[in-house]
Amino acid sequence: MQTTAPSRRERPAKPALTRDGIVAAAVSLMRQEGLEHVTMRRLAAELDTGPASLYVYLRNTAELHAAMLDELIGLVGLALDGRPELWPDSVVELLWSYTGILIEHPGLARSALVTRPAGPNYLTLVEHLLHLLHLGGIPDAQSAWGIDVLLLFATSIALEHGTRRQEADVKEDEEALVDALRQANADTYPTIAALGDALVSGTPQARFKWHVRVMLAGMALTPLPGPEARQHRKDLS
Amino acid sequence: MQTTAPSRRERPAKPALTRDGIVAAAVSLMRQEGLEHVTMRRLAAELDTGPASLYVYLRNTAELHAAMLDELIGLVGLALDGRPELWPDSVVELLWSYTGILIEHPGLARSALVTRPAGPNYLTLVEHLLHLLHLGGIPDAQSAWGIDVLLLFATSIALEHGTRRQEADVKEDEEALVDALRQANADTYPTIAALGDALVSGTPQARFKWHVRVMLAGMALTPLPGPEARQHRKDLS
DNA sequence: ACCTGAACACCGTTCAAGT
DNA sequence: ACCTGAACACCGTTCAAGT
Repeated sequence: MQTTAPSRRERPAKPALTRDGIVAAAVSLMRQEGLEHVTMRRLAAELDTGPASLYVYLRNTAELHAAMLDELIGLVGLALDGRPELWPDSVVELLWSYTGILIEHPGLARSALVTRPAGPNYLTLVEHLLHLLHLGGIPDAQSAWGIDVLLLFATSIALEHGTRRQEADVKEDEEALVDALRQANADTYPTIAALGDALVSGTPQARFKWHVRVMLAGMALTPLPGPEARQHRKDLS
Repeated sequence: MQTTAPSRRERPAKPALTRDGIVAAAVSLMRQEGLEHVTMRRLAAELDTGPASLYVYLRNTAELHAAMLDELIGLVGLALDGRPELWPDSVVELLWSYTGILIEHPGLARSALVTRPAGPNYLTLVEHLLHLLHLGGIPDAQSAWGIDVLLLFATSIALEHGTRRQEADVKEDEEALVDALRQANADTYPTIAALGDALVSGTPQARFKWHVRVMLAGMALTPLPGPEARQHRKDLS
């Protein structure tokens, strides 16, 4: 009888820890149970180790989330549409699919707001967007500043929209605002009262599309301030 | 010797709990130690009681944060400038001071993104903004949809900017992105490489101001979609 | 080197029991 | 009614000690 390490066969061979393996396990756990269950402790348990082991590969939870997000971005289709004249629609589409990923995982949207993503897949997305703006004839300098709002908008819409959907109290919450707006005393809040339902009309998608078009239209025709305001961030406060 | 409840004099008379008192104590604790220390447990300890007591007045932490934010908004100066022709500057100023509050307390910005503020002071702010847009000749329907992006932008800039400032790893983080952008291989990311430093130029204020003007310009000239897209949110998905 | 058990210092929320 | 002690079910991160 051979005695070659039978203990190693009792379980389905615990794979060696690697950064990629950890991130993949995290994404898979998130798919099954939601990001709120992807804690360092839980993830470690899933990988059959203690929480401290993860810190060999990841500095903290923020770094884990950033890595997870970049992996998800890699899955979104970034194919450019063949018809350059439809560039505004392509921008809307690209941002909407990015938002879609984040809406499914609002916790990652929160991370993306706080820690700027800088993974390879995120850079590819930025590259595509800039390319589209360039096609659209938006001056390069204005694109450079404008890309920020577009991505910030996509991220925060996802955070807002996504977090709400999963919370139970949301309906009450939403209704509280709608009620507050409707009941707004016409003396105290005349403009709000005058606008009424217009403030809350429209589907999320219709609003999203309009908002992106607003930004594109504004970007195209708003020149940057003088060079003294354009100095590098580090030179000023 | 009188025996009128001497035990009540040993401490500086514990005040009765009220919702307003709790919120005021929370704001004061936040001023002293930052929002991250305003936990239900810690706040209860400050008020000389157990955590369960707070749940008599507040449903959860989200409700506490919303109440704290509305209190802070009440402190910002919302005086309208006398010169209506300067309305775009007034909008920038109003949003910038709102952002300022949130930058000091990024945790509240996060709450405001997730739970729409609906307090009286927030409504006053919205009223002022709508009034300015009306003065500026922006069609009412477009203001009604546009106000959302303006406030969302102000909130998310604060969240982004504020959270970063207080984190220690931020410099590395920021540099990681800047480096990633600069080192971006010109073959893989030609447009990013071509724009280079323009992507990260400018002070936060200069960028903020430009971004707001972009939105105002876009809002003024982008008509809403047809009425079928404007139905009330509840009627669709 | 690489890995990890155990500890440190906390959380939000609920509920049964008190006054 | 209003209030609360104690419990439930967790966290992220560090560090000394192991292999």
